[in-house]
Amino acid sequence: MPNPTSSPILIDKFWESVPSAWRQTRSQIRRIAVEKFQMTEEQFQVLRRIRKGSASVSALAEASQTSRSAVSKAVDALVRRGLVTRSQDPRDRRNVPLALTDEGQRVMDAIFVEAEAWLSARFEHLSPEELETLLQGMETLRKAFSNP
Amino acid sequence: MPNPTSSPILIDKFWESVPSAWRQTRSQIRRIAVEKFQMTEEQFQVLRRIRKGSASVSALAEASQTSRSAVSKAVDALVRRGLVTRSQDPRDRRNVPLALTDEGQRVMDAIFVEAEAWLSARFEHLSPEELETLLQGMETLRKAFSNP
DNA sequence: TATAATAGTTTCGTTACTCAACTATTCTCC
DNA sequence: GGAGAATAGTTGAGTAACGAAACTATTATA
Repeated sequence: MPNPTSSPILIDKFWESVPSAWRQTRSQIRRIAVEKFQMTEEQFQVLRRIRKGSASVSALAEASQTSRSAVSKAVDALVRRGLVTRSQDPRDRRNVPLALTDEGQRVMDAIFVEAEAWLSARFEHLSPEELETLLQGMETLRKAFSNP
Repeated sequence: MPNPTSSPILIDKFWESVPSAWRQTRSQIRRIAVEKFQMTEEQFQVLRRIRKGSASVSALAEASQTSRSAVSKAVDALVRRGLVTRSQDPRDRRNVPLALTDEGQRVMDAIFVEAEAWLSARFEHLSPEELETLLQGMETLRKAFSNP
């Protein structure tokens, strides 16, 4: 059952929190990834997801809610830099399974430590209760925006 | 006091929720604002904030966590389209107070109805408890990312 | 009064996309 | 088995969304 009365407040909170949080984070990832590892934020996201197990252009696009062509280009750059490999699926040759190289793994670990440190700093002055609230809120946000 | 144990999970949830939610929303705003009102998402955000009371380039940049140059360009486009006016502050002529024109107000109302409807649709299959969780989580997110 | 700080703009460049068209493969169903 | 529909991925062209640095104009400060 819809809950119309809460929507305007909720929507306002959404506008006031999500875009700003994301802009700041992306900007920081750019600083780390671009300056230290000559990599764009989009490429970082692709690496991150491959490490988590997503292993095709379509799966990455679906997970990141972006277009296949954007992912394809990011993957291409990563392959050219030797961080990701494309292989073949003998069962369906349309599929192009992706995997991190050792170098890709190493770079990813290094970036992730820095990104995690920065995000942790955002969260470290929150109380345990607030951290719990945030955790649950983000899970609900994910649910609300996961396509059925 | 920092709470290091919860961080990796929290950070993972952040990555899985915020970027995707924001990309979907921005993409939708683009569809509405660009196709129906010939306006970019950035311009929409500027209009939205002016309507809420932010009335200078610097205030807008601060509120949106973006650069003054980006805001300046968006404002310029809105002024050229007759949706926003620049005026003068006789007390400090460096300030350029901004305001919506009647047309700007009208366009903003129209866009907002559509944007709100789309966001509401995302939220409408959540339970009242989940809506509350989400509201509190977003407030905490805002707090975590508001610069001290 | 020098100079520091602030508000805003402009220029130039890069990143982050999107859309449409394309190839290559596999599925479907008659 | 063959014609089309569907799927995976790529490519090209174009635009939106930024950011850094240099600039003007104005006001504060020492």
